[in-house]
Amino acid sequence: MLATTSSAVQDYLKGLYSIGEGAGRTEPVSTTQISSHLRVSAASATNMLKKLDGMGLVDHVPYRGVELTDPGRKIALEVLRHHRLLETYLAEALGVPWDQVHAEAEVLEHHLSEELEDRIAARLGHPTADPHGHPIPTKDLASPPPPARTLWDTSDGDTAVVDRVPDADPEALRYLGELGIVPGTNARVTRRGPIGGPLFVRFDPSEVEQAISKELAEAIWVS
Amino acid sequence: MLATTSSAVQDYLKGLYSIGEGAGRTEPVSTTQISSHLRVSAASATNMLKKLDGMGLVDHVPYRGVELTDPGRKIALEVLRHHRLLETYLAEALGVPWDQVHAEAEVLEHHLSEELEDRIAARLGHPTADPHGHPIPTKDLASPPPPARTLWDTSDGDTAVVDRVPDADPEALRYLGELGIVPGTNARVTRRGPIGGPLFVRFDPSEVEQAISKELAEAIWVS
DNA sequence: AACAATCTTTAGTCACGGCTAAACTTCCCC
DNA sequence: GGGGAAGTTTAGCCGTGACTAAAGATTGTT
Repeated sequence: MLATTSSAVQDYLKGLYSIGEGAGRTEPVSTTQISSHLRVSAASATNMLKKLDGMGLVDHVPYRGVELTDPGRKIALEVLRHHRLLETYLAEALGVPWDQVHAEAEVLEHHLSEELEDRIAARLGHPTADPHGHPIPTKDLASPPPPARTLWDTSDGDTAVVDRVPDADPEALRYLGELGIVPGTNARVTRRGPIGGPLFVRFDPSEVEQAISKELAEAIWVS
Repeated sequence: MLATTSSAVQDYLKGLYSIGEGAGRTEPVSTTQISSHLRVSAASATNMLKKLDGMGLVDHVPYRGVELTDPGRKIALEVLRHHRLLETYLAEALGVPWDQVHAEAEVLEHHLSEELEDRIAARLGHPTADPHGHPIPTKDLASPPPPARTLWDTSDGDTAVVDRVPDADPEALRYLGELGIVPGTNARVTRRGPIGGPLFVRFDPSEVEQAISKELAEAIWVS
């Protein structure tokens, strides 16, 4: 199934899942959204979406956006499973820093055999989340639970547990790492600056108040 | 350097090395040889060889064959280093059977970053040979020593140590594995059948005489 | 030395997945 | 309800690396 699809097809399906259902959305994804996510032109995206529709992997209604079909979602989840297993494996078995595992996994995910996937999962004890807190789809490729709310969506005074941090930006990850902000960290929101200003948060165990930009706060999922 | 070349280019360079210098040959490789090694048409090979010549990676003289240049050889050796490090890592760290590591490495070799290459080499203690006995090019990409002679080239009564077994054929590898024939095994050639007939060999520690076909004996290197 | 067999290259095609430029929808605002 | 901005698709192109068919070079044999 996966083996019969190209890297490009896998990237589109994974991207559609990640910015659609995977982010808790229900509406279709637009051509512009997927094209800018994958950093290709809108025309290229249209082309590929038409092709994916023909393959039965998405439903694409011209001018109206695109949604994954069941087969398309399975492939997206399998690629995501590869990606997150690899991130976890690279971090645990080879000591790759958590800000670098994403880039490595991004390439290798397309070339991991079923056999190796199974061996890696077993070696890790079948983990359920990657180093950034993102859920690893299970072998049966059921849809993992969507995230609840972002750090930005909290109210002043709230206490929350960090669930997931963004995985793709090494600089942000190094910053978070220095602050000790990893999945599982407790956070207390103290106050926020004016319009779009930074959020001030106290993270355990440190008692120091940290300023988190709106962009970053919107990319950190909490519960 | 490696990162700027496609998988196809890497496969041609690796193939040229493997069937040329790497097998102890000195003459140029012919178009037919590389095309059948890579299982592409001769016309496709001509095309690619012309392109590689233009890139300065090979010297291709029409109708006369092709040889690696220094830059081309470096790339070939880097791919080979990736391949053999991966084979070794998959076998040791993930327990992949020795008849399967080649196929996995064949794909992953093109997608291994410098960073991961270094981490894997360090984790393995900088090994000098893969599970099949093939030398792993060092980080500086110096040409490893060519093999000496094959099992077929021995005389009756000779004693030899198995150095390298062929890596690509799972069936042959499972057969050799059952017989306990791995790099380092001592072999005593007892006799051989008529014209192209099988070779009869006793391998330590077993005292049983085994029949080895000419094809297989020519693919086993000894010293 | 000429011919046939074999090897190699040239010519032309295809699928893939990008691109730009231009045309067409949709949507929002007046 | 008309017009313009934003979004989307169509048309046509490019590079990569395969392919087949046909033409050209080389080599061995007589």
